[in-house]
Amino acid sequence: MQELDERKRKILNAIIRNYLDTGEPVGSRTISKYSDLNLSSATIRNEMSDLEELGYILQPHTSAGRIPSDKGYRFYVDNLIVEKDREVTEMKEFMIEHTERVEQVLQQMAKALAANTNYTAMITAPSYQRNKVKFLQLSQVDEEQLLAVIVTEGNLVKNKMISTREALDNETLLKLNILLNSSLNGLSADQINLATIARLKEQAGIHSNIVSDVLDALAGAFQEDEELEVYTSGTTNILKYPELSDSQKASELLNAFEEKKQLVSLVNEALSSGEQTGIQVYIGDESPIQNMKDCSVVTATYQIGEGMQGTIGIIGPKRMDYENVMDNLKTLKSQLDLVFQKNKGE
Amino acid sequence: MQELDERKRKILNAIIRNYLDTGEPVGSRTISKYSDLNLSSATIRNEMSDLEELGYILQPHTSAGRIPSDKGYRFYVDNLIVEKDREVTEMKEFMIEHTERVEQVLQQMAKALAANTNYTAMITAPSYQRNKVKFLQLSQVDEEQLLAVIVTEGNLVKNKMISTREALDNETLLKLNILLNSSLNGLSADQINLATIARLKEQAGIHSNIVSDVLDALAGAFQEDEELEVYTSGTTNILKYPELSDSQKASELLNAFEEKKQLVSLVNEALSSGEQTGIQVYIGDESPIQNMKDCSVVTATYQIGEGMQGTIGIIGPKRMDYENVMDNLKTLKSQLDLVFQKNKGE
DNA sequence: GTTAGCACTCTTGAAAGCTGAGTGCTAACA
DNA sequence: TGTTAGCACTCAGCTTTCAAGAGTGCTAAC
Repeated sequence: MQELDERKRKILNAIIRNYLDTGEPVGSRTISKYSDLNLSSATIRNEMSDLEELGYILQPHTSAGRIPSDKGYRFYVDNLIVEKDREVTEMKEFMIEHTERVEQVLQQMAKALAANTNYTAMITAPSYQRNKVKFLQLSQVDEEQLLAVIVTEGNLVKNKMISTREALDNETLLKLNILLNSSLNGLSADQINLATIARLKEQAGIHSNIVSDVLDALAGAFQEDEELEVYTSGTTNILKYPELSDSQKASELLNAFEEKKQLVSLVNEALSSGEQTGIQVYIGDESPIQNMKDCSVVTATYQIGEGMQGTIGIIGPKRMDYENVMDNLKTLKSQLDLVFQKNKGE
Repeated sequence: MQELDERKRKILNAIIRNYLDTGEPVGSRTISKYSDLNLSSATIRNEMSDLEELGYILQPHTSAGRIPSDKGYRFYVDNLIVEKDREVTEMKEFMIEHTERVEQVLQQMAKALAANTNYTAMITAPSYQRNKVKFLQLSQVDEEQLLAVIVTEGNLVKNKMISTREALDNETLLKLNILLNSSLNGLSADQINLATIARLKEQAGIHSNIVSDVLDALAGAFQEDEELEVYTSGTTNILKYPELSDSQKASELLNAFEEKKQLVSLVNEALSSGEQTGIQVYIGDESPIQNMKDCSVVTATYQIGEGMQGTIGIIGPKRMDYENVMDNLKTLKSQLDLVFQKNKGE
């Protein structure tokens, strides 16, 4: 049995769509004229009264129109949006030649997304944790400094300086390089366990302390960035929506965007949520970030084979254009998959 | 001869200090009570009338108190601030152990600065342009990809992937590495001219196209980032100051912060301005960025020997606490000098 | 079940009035 | 001649009032 009959659904749909457009409470008369139901405003009023009782819409104050409640939005997102199977288009012009520079691609993407939707876009670099090491090299930069360079499957490059007590001779360096490469190649960060490390150290002999340093550096390189690598764009777009732009809320939100750490919880939530291929919608209080209780957040997860994945998110007012946003995310997601696929070098 | 006698200076000083505190126009009566001049409000009024005529202060509207004009601020900054010779203190707690990760140090610094001052802080990575190449290495990552790693004097590391048609054998690679290192070592980006390039290519023989690629990559690496490497923090602090927080202005400013490109002109201005060791103050219209005509910007330039330098900036309302800001910048500047000095490896 | 009509409520914006802070001017004072 | 007291005047900003408009709920008729 359905809680809402056909007519109620139509009316709810009309209310929400109208509210998405205008941001103003919508009255019975508007619906009566706007929709194709051919009902008088009085009838609509009765239905609206029912819908309110059921919790789908609410009145900001007596004798104002109605606005959708969180439950209303939820119903809309789940049931009323027509899935468009839009082909991958647009945004192609934003695709970049220099796919080597991951940060730039991502920043660019975020920008395009923000511009396209008029909301705030965020996008995280693919998680390195599960990414596999493909190439590793130690070089003597000067007397007291080694440089470790690590290249992973997706052609992501990390580097780290290591201070040493004294310079190593060429031969030792070569040996270490071979050792490291042969031992670590193909492993992901969370696959490098104590056993591997012990074996590695043993083989390194008197240079085991250097191996230690390298591993530390490696762990550090993988981890340190994890926090920072969130790209945002269009943060100021929220100022365009009166319901978010009062000093108090705007400030909190913008802060959350600046302190990218806060966004990480969003990402984690998205990554851990069951349906990994799909698109996640958080309405109001559903969001894992408290500051965003007046917003809606839509996230998508993109993948680069082998469990390496990142998150794209759009943050906007609750009355965001969910259809458009979800569409955009979907196409971007597939594009990202493509880019990294191609880049993966086959 | 001085335009302002002692008493006028004192009064102007009192007006400005008061206004910095409150942000409200300040009246004659306030000054009469507040200052140690022991003059009646009427006398102050006469003096204020003079000061207004001279252009140091102005009335937002008849029968409001006076506020400082840009000229007033300028006079204040140039003449009325007492230079404190504060020793390098505070902020030390913010100094970081992992000095290898430049971005993090800078980001951290910006954060500390913003927190300390309650304004917006920006800080740029040292300019790579004049930085000298110290170490350079090509590695074969897989069949079709070379990785170029470049380390500069300040131990800043850049890397770039280069696609090749086919893999190079070890010997060739070694030769190329030696060639590149011996040719480019000690040169800064703007010292690598056509002659150098021609010579290099000649020596590379049949692999001249790879040299081309490397040089392109090198130029790219130096340049591409130039745009991005501006770190900001406390952008939302501007919302704390009513004179900047109305939707229109706030939006423009925040945009400027997000589009870090705009900030580059600020940096360039600061770098090119004559007095390189000192601190630069731009009041209102003096700022090179149009959007910031309602703000003041204070910048400092830090150096890492050999002409390599970066910029720190604070952006706030015109009524910012110049003394505190300049102080902060001064200490930070010296700290940065220290950090990079130490890191330079001697 | 649907519609028309009506009384009622409540936001919003404009207009009007009041208040307080601050000024400029004049006249008295040292 | 410089300083002060006093007074009338101005004006931003707050508060109050008022009218208009939008929307609702209810009742009665279709």
